[in-house]
Amino acid sequence: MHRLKRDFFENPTITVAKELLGKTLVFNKHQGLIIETEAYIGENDPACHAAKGRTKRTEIMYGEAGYSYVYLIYGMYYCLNIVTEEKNFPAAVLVRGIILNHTKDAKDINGPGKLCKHLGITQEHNKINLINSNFFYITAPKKQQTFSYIETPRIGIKVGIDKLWRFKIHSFY
DNA sequence: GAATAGATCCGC
DNA sequence: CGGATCTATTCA
Repeated sequence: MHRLKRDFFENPTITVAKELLGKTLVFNKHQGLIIETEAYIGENDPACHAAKGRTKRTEIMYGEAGYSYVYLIYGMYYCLNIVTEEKNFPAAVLVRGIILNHTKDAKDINGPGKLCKHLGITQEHNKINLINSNFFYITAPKKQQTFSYIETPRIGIKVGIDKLWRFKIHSFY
């Protein structure tokens, strides 16, 4: 296993979203294999939080790649994103689903709200540098399992549904 | 200050 | 399909 570095996240967001599939998310004592992601790209993406420009909330998306972006949605659920691309270009990948593998029985978690709840991710974990943090980062296995994935419109949004920017592992070979 | 919509989930 | 529940943003 080796930790993903800044340059991994500096690539185009769609590339990063696809490449994150099959990687391992590490948070405290939890480890999960990422199986589902979504891309939110720039001010021209109407579904992106940064679509209306730079605000206090979206500022992190304009920052350097490899930082976490955590926000509260619908008053109840946190969503975990990872900032991508170069500085001053607002983009991020939403992590929607993982397979927990820290327990003996692998457990699927589908949905960003449930994911954060299970891992214990909250507002406190916003703007964390995943490149340096010693408890919150992404790793890649030396030999990654091969799999097929599907592309679909993003979930839960009313705009930008013409874009197939959701990526999900379909099956392992 | 008030109104509103929102990258969700669960139960009916 | 609607309710829970709160915050960022917009409008007055």
